[in-house]
Parts: sequence; structure tokens; C-alpha cells
Amino acid sequence: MSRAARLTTTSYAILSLLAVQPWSSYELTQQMDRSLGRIWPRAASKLYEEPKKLVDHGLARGRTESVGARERTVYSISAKGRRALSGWLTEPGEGPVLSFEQLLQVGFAEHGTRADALATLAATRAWAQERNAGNLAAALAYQSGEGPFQQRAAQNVLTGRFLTDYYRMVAEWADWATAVVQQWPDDPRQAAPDQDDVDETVRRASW
Amino acid sequence: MSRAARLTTTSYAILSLLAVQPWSSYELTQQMDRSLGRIWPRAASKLYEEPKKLVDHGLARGRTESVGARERTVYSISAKGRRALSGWLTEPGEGPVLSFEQLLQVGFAEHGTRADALATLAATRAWAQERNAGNLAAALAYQSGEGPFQQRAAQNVLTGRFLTDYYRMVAEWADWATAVVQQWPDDPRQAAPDQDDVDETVRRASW
DNA sequence: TTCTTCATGTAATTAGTTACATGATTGA
DNA sequence: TCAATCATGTAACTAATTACATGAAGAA
Repeated sequence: MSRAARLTTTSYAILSLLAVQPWSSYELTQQMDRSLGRIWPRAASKLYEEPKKLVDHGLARGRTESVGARERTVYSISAKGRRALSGWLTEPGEGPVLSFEQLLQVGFAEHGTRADALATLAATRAWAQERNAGNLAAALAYQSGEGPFQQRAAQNVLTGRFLTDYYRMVAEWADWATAVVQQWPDDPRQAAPDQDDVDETVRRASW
Repeated sequence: MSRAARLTTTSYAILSLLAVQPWSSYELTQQMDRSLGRIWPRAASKLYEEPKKLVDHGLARGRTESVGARERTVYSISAKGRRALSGWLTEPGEGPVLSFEQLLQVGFAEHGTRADALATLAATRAWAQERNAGNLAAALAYQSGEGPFQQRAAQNVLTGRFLTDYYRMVAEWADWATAVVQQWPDDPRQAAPDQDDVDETVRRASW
């Protein structure tokens, strides 16, 4: 009886998926690619490891199936797991945590060239556009009532709107920043801010 | 001569701070609280550990000072460090990575109560407001030309605008989501999405 | 003079990732 | 029938966190 390690947000994220339906670990990795990864990204190997922890805690059951000479495990939530999930939802969760390397690079652009900064901003813009494309496809599916898990539509609309606004904000920022950096002199160390941009920032932060 | 571990984005983040001026580890933790932590959050202990790695790589130097009977180390960037920093800025950085537990909780709200979801959204709103307050204060300082590191103002305007738009977006989303959830029935499992909300999401994602 | 907070670090632990191994399936 | 990709996992490693220890400075 190994003492099961304590539950993390990742545990509850996976438990939440199991509350929708049973999944194998590989199927969980697909959900990670499609949806969960946008707000709680984790490596595939976590999705093989974490469900075992849920089983140790009695929050899920693992059912072994055969695929040829090979086995696979399909996990499903238990009654105790559903209670644990409800409990988690009453707890104060963490606010958004952002890790944004490209913004770091732009924020210290004075140690590189203007071209470096513009390339980084172009990558940010492309990132937002690509993410938005996938998100739009999902939104369109829901719009025509064809999205998966229709019984979860009300919740998906909330997260979908967040991601929509988020990607849009990133793209608009990248466009604006690109225009600003294009006005910089060749040497970014000589760049000075436009007072209008500062004023506009203050205005946008005043609410 | 221990083989120095490879450099991570965290290494370059700290190296970037050292490029501005020399700092002790404690002073770095203060910068983490004030600025860096918004886009690259790390625990204080990293700021004691990582500079040593930079020294191992020859990218920084550590100078030991005495404070009473105790010592402290002030780190400064080397010429090699400045070259490494320039090199990093030419490399494709990662796009924004979001970890948002509260959004996870709202996205699986059907396993809790409507009150749970509303409490979580209120916490998100409060988070955005608090972050925005600090950000606005910084923006106002720059507006009147009194912000720290004026020679970096052009770069700070870029990151400052991103954070401003980001916090505002989070707050507006939380307000909207709160209004939506207030319309839900007592049992969130019975909640259905408003078609207008879906349509509006599609519209916002169409760009 | 004692308590609290500031300041400087190290040690222990863990959450997570990358790398690897290999069987099953599909399609050229 | 061979190669590529899908699918299922484990092992090794590491980046990061939390916990701990303690001296210095300021305030009651």
C-alpha cells in the first residue's frame, strides 16, 4: 500500500476529463492537444502517470483491455472521485499564470537588433493566428450544434470565449507592437517611447 | 570544473536583468515581484541558484561583499554574457503559455454548484483588478517621466501595454462570464448556452 | 531587549519533461 | 512486405518548488 502522493491541479484536470467519460491515456493526450492543453498544458507522459495516482486515491478505476497481444488501460471516475471533484470546485483556484518567452525577448530588445524584435513579434502574431484558427473551428462546430459533448456546451462557451478574446488580444498587441518597433531607429538602444502610446496605455488601464 | 548545466529561458531572463545593472539575489527577487514575475514567474530560490550557473558559464561574475559578519554576492554580466544575450534574442522564443486553474474550474463547473462558479469568477475578477492596479501605477510613473530605468522606457512600453490589455481582457471576460452564469439554473448541469453568446464568440474569432 | 521583518542562502523534495522501447495498424 | 505512423507505456533526468536555517536591521 504505497502512500499515494498528494493531488495537484493536474490531478483534478484529468479527473475532470474522466468525469465526462472514460478514456485511455492515449485518448487523454488527444484531449490535451485539442482542448485541455490550451489552459493546462502537460506532457503526454503525465497522462500515463497521473491516472495511476487517481486510482491509488480511489478516485478512479483502471480497466485493462487487450489490443492484440498488447494491453491498454481505460480509466473511469469513481463515486469518490466525483465527490473529490466537487470539493475541488469549492476551493479557491489560482489565477492565470503566464509564461511568455517572446515577450521577455521583446522587453529586452535593446540587446539585439530591431530585426530580431520584428521577427519575434511576427512569430507571436503567427502563434495567435494559428491558435485562433483551431478555436474558431471549434466555435463554428458549436454554433451549428455539432460540437462534441453537447451536454457540456454551456461550459465550453465560457472557456471558448476566454480563448477567443485571449488570442485576439495577443494578435492585436503583436500588430501594434510591430508598428511601434518599425518606427524604432536601427539601434534599439536609441529607441524612445511615443508619448501617445504611453497615454493610451494609461487610458486602457484606467477602469 | 563541473560541467555547467545548459541554459534555459530562466537563465536568459536573469541574464537580461543583469544586463541592466548588477544585482544581488535578493534584489532580483524584488524585480521578480515587481516586473519579471508577470511574464516569467519563478520562486526566490531560483534567483539564488541560477546566477551561479551563469557564473559557471562565464556569462556573469559574482562579487562577494560583507554585510556585518555576513556575506552577500552581487552579480554582474560579462562581455561573454552580453554576447550570449544577443544570441538568445535572435532565436525563436516560445509563444505565451497559460496555466489557468480557475478557468479549468469554470470549464468543469457542472460538477459543482452555480455559487462555486460565481465565487471562482469573482476571484478572477479580483485578481485582474489587483494586477491592473500595480500596472497602472507603473504606467503613470512612466507617463510623467518618473519610471525607473528611463533608458529602457521604449521596451517597457511594449510589455506594459501587453499586460494592460491582458488584465483588461481577463476582467472583461470575468464580468461577462459572471453575467452568463447568473442566468444559469440552480443545477449547472441543466445550463444551456445562449445562441447569441456563441454567435458573438464566432464573430470575435473571425479575423 | 525582544520581536518582527529584511536579507542571504542551502537542502530536500517533487512535478514535470525528454528520451526510450516496442507492439499495432495503415497504406504505398 | 516494408515503412511510417499510431498507440501504450516506462525510465532517466531536470527544472523548479517548498522547507529550512540563520544573521542583520528596525521598531516597540
